[in-house]
Amino acid sequence: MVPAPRPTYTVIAKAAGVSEATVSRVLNGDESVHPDRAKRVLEAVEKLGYRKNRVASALASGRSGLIAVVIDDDLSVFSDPFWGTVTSGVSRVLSENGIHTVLMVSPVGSVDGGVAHYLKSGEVDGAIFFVLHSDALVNNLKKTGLPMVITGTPHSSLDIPFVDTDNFGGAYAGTKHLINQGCQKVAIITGDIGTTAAKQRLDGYLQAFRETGKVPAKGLICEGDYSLGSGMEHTMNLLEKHPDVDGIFASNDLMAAGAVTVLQDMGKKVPEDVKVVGFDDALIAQTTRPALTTVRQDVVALGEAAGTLMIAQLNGEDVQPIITTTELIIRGSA
Amino acid sequence: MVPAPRPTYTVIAKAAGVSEATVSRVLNGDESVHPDRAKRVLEAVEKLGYRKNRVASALASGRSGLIAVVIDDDLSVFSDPFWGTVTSGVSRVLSENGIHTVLMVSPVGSVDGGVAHYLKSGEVDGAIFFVLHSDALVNNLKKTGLPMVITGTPHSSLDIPFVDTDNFGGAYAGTKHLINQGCQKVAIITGDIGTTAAKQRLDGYLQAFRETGKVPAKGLICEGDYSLGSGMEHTMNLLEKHPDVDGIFASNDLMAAGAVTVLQDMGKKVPEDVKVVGFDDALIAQTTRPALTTVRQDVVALGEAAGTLMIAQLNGEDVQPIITTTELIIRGSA
DNA sequence: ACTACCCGCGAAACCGCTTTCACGAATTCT
DNA sequence: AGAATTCGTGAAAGCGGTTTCGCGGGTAGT
Repeated sequence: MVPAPRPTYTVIAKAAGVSEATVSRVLNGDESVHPDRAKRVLEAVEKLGYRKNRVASALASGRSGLIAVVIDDDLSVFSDPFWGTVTSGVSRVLSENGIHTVLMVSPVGSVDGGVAHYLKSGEVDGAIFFVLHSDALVNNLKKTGLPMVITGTPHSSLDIPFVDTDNFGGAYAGTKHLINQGCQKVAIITGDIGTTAAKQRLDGYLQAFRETGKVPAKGLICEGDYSLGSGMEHTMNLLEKHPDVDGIFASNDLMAAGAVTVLQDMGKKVPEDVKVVGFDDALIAQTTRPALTTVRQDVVALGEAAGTLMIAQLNGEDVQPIITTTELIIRGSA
Repeated sequence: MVPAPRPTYTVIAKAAGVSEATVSRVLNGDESVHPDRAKRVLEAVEKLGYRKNRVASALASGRSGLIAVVIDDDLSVFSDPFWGTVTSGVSRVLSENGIHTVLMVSPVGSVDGGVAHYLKSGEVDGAIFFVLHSDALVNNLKKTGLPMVITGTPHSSLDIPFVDTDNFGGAYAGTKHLINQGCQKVAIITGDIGTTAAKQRLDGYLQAFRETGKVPAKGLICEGDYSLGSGMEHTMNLLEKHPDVDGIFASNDLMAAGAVTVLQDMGKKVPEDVKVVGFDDALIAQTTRPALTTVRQDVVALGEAAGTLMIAQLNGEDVQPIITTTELIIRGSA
C-alpha cells in the first residue's frame, strides 16, 4: 500500500486562502503575519493534518534539524552502559526541541575519515562528541564553524563548549569522607591517567589530602586504568607494601569492587579494617557486599546538559561549559 | 568562517563535458552510460572532491538514507547496557551501507504520538524497534509499507521480520547444565513475564526439566522482573519455602547476582550449596564472586542482524527472522 | 533500401519548502 | 496635503539532486 499522500504548502495555502509564502511564515513563527490569516493557516494545517516535510525544509533552508552524536568506536564502548545513558539524555533534550539525533559509531581518529567528511558536508547542524581520544578532529572542525559540544573535559583548552562531571569535587568529597571516618592512610587507585577525568579525580584526592596537612606517600598513589583487574592488582600491591592502609579511594566502582574482593580475600574486613569509596554509582556498587559507598555522577544529566548546550549554540547564544554535580552515596563500604 | 562551498552537479557536469542527468546516472550506478563518459565524470568528481548532498538527493528521490532506531522510553533503558550495544551493532552495519541511524528515545505507546507521526512522514526509509511493549504501533505502521525490523520476538505473529536471541535454547542449556552438575532441585527466577524473552526462557527451563522426567514444583517458578531487587527477593523466599533448593536459573545476570549475594548473606556457599546460572553474560557476571556461569547472548550480533535484515528489505529482498545463538559460559557459580 | 527498434543522452520538469524582492496600502513626518 | 517610511503579502527564484520524456543515430528486420 502506498503511503497516504501528504498535503503540501500548495494545498494549505489554497485552503487558507493565502500564499505559500505566508504559510511558510506562519509555520516558522514569523511574527509579521496578521493574526487572522495566521489563524486561518493554522486551522487549515490542523484540519488537513499537515506535517512539514523536513527534508524539503532542510534543502531550502540549509538546516537539517539533525545533530550527530559521534562515538569513537572502541571496544570499551560495547560493554559500558555509560554512553548509552548519556545518549538517551541527549536525545531527549534534542527531540524536545524538534531536532533528531543521528548516531555515528565509528573510529574518529582521522581528520579526513568518513565521519569528518560527513560532518563537514553540512548534513547535520552540529555534533556532540563522546569519548574523545584526541582533539585533532574537533580542532580541525572548529574552522568550519560547525556547532560542537564535547562530553568530558578536552585535553587541550580549545574554546569549544563541553560538559563534564565535577570529577575534582567528587573525588575530593569521597576522599574527605574517608578521612572524616577516621582513616589515617588513604590510598587512591586512579583511572587511566591519559583521560582528563582520571587526572581531575586524582587532583581532588590530593586536595583533600593536602588539607589534612599531610603529604600523601608516593606509594599510596596507584595508577590504574578503570578495569576490574587493575583495581585488584593495585590493592594487592598496596596491602603488601603498606599493610597499614585503612582507606582506598578508587576512581570508579569497578576498581572499587576489585579492591573490596581482594581485601576480603586477604582477610581484611570492609569497612572495619579498610574503608573503600568508589566513583560513578554504577549498578555494581549495589551488588558488591558490602555495597559500595561511592560518588554518584548523574549520567543522564550529563547527556541533557550536552543537549542543552547544543540547542543554545544553535540559537546563537553564548555558552559556557557545564559541570554537573556529584553526590556522595554512603553505603556499607565506608 | 564559512564552510567551503561544495561543488554541485552543475560544476561536475561542466567539468566532465556532460549533462547533469548523466552525472546523476553515473553516481547512481546506472549502467547505461558509456564507460568513457562515466570515467570522465568520475574523474571530475574525484578532482573536485565532490560529495553528493544527501538532503537534496533525499528530496528528489524520496529516499532519505536514514533508518530510525526506536527505543521505547522506559527507565530500565537508562541502566541497561543492552540497548546501547545493540544500537552500535545496528549503526555499524547500516553505515557500511551508506545509511545513517537516527535515534528516537521516546514513549512509543500511542499509535499517533510523535514517533508514529515521524515514522509516517517518510523522513526515514525504515524503522528498527527495540523493547516493544506492545505491537500496536508496528501493526499500524505495517499498512504504510514502511520497512521495519523488530528486535525481540513480537507478541503476536505479525509477519514483520524480527531478530532475537535463542532464548529457549539458551535457557535450556543453562538449566541442563545445573542438572548435569547434580542439582536435584532447580528453581527459576523469570524475567518480566510480559516480555516474550522471559516466556521463552521459562519454556527452555521447563523443557530441560521435563527431560529429567520430573515436574517442577510450583514454588520453584518465581516470577521476577529482571531487576536486581527481584532476584534478591525471590531468592529469599525460595530459601524460606524450599531450603533444599540447590540450583537457581535466573533469567538475567542482574537477578543472578542478586541471588548470589542473598545466598551468601544467608550463609549458603555458591556453588557448593547452591549453584546459580544467569543469562546475558553482562559485565556484572564477571564482577560477582564467584563469577557467574551464564548464558551469553551476542548482543552486537543481534544488532548487526537487525541491520542486515533492514538492508535486505530496502533492497527488496525477502527476509526471514534471524535467531542468534547463545553460548554457555562456565565460571564459578555453577 | 525502407521502416521499426533500441540505445545513450540532454533538456526540462519536479521534489516541497524558504527567502528575496517588490508592490500596494497604511502610517508617519514635514 | 504630499512625501517618506513602514508593514504585510504574494510572486517567483532558488536549494541540489532525480527522473521522465523524447530526440538523433545506429542496428535490425523484411
